[in-house]
Amino acid sequence: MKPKTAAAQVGRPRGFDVDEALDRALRLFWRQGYEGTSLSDLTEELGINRPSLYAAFGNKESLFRKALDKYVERHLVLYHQAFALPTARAAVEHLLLGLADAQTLPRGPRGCITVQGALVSGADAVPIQKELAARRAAGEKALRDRLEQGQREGDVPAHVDCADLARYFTTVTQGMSVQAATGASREELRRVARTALFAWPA
Amino acid sequence: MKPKTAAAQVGRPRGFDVDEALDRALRLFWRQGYEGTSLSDLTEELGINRPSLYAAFGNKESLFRKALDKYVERHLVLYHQAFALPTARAAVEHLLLGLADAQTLPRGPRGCITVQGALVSGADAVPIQKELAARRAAGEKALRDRLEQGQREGDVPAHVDCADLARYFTTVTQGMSVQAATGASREELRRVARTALFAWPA
DNA sequence: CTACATCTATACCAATCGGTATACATCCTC
DNA sequence: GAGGATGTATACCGATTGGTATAGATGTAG
Repeated sequence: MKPKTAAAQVGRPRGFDVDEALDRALRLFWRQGYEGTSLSDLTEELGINRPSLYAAFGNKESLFRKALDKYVERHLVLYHQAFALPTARAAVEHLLLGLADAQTLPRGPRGCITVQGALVSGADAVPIQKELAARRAAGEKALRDRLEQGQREGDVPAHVDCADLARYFTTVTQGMSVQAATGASREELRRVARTALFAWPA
Repeated sequence: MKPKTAAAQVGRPRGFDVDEALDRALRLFWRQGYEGTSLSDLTEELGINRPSLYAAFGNKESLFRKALDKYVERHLVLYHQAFALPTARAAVEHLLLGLADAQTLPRGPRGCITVQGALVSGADAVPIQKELAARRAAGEKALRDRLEQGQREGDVPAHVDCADLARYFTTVTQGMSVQAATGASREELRRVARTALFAWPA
């Protein structure tokens, strides 16, 4: 077995780091949304020209999806950390505070790209719009599963509707994304998260 | 003083209802966002052609602002209703449930246009983006004022930070707007609102 | 009916959109 | 070094963007 990528050893080597370029694309889409980011924006920000971009990532939509994958993959760590905590309540607390931090990174765009990316759009971006909606729904579903686990384990009251509770906390995190875009600070977002936790069922 | 518009009685009369056209524009911007709505979308939806649109409303940005004004004006009714209730708690409950309804109108776009319109954007739409952020902030400020009134009147505990509480409930309503875009039903949004109210300070 | 003011319709504008053909540069294999 | 594979750079593509000039249609005022 060859050391790294066995193929692609023939021909002129790529003049840029694909992973770093994808990171830059992610941040641009995150900050300006899918429709608000043009190919010219991208090539300028990535420091490469159009044909290189298309050869490496396919078209704009495909590039966005790759960047989104990277974003989601990073957030999975937080979700796994949170859901591994002993109680559902602790999981939600960890998740909300962690998201407050993630949405106010010092040198990162504000909010969550699944909200900012394309909440609504013209006809062209409908596939992206739906993709993001599906990702948001997946996050809500994962939280619901963890709440139901807590219910089975007895740390969530039996009378609670876990779908409703998951939707509530998901709504708060999504609202935090809007607040981040409006300019709310990390500490303000964390206070929102803590206030939201007061609604935890008795 | 002349009865109504003294001018504009000379020349060919306008062939469309300005107010109805503005309504249609509002719904389109609401559904597709500012950047996602093109002039061709608008002229097709309004049933008028470009020069008529420009003569009546100015450019795209100006049209959006006029539509936004109309939207906000309508929502003021709900805010006034809510804030006139005897307690701050009742005001918030009325507001949240009212917004749940407003964001799931049977034949209307989902969510709130101040969130869907342009949460993020490319460089062109930055003025609109800021305008919408300012409107959201204004709504939060109005709620904060009502909470502080409640505090003075004794129905909100003295230890409560009204700015924090207003930010929390505003965050919930904004999250509801994202949920509406994701496909949440009116009843689901109302349950979110009621769950959020459990965080009301003791 | 004439004169004039306003609105409407078509056709157009430069700029930008996402995407690509073509030519050239740069690397590895032999 | 020669051959071939790959990446990069420029320049371009048709379509669409927001916005407008121009000419014709339709009304009121006199």
